[in-house]
Amino acid sequence: MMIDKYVAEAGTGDTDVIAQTLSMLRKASQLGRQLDAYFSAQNLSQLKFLILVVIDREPDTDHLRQSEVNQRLDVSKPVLHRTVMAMIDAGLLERSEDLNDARAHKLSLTEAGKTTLKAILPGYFQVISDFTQGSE
Amino acid sequence: MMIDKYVAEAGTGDTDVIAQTLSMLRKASQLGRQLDAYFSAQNLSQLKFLILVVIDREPDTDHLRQSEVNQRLDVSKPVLHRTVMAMIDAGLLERSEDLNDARAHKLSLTEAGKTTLKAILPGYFQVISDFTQGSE
DNA sequence: GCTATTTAATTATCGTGATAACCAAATAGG
DNA sequence: CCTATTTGGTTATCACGATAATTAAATAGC
Repeated sequence: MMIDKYVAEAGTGDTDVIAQTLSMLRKASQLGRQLDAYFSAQNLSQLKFLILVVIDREPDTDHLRQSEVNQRLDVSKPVLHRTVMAMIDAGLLERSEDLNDARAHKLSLTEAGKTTLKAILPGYFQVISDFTQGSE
Repeated sequence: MMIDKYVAEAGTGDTDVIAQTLSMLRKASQLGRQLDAYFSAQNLSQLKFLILVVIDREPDTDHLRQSEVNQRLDVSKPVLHRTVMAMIDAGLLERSEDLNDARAHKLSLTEAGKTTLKAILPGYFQVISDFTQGSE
């Protein structure tokens, strides 16, 4: 984009840094779109993928409460709620009661969720790897 | 995020590149949010800002057709349409007839649009510059 | 010159992010 | 203990991105 042309006029001094940062922003947005495309071809999204990942990676247990997922993922509570619900409907996650807190639920991956996660990981890294190759 | 832990298991070889790219994605998304916050505090958005920029930067004229803005900006036609309408309502842009093509309109910045653009640029670069400083 | 295609803009609908406001359960503090 | 606050989850609403389909004007190709 042509924003770069303004940089020279900005007079903040660090014009190179700004130009680099803008270029970084553009690259990230391109890659983000490619990842979105990859995930949506599998009926997933970046967020759904990350939800599978954080629950799966949890060291000592196979489940997390929604609020714990929330702490790990930097997404708003309503969005997480909506997405978790969709994933339960899609059979990727299941909820069970939390005996220590009647308000909470425990979220865990179903077999389908585990299978999906395993299936999606290689392509995910491939997209990233191809992207960095492509834009040398 | 903890995706990085998967990288070592991926076995694609270029684990460093992937880790760097993931880190880049995270940074870009943080910066994007800071820019969104900056713009929304001025009743703008990244897209509205870019629309002002591309029309203002046009070398030989002070206006562009919507389709020309579209070619320059990598945003869908409906989103551009909606956003342009909002900017017209907000008094930042004005439309006039295109004598060469009855379907098209010419979009140009109002005085308020020009003022807004000038006012917003320094802070924009400041946000970027602060961000790159902050995350050394 | 008339039909066929392309192009500019628009509408309708959806996906996915956010905030604000809310309920119910849990916890804290007097 | 009993009220006050915090916390987990949910609902309602909005912002802003997308695609598909539509209309009307312009252009192309017989």
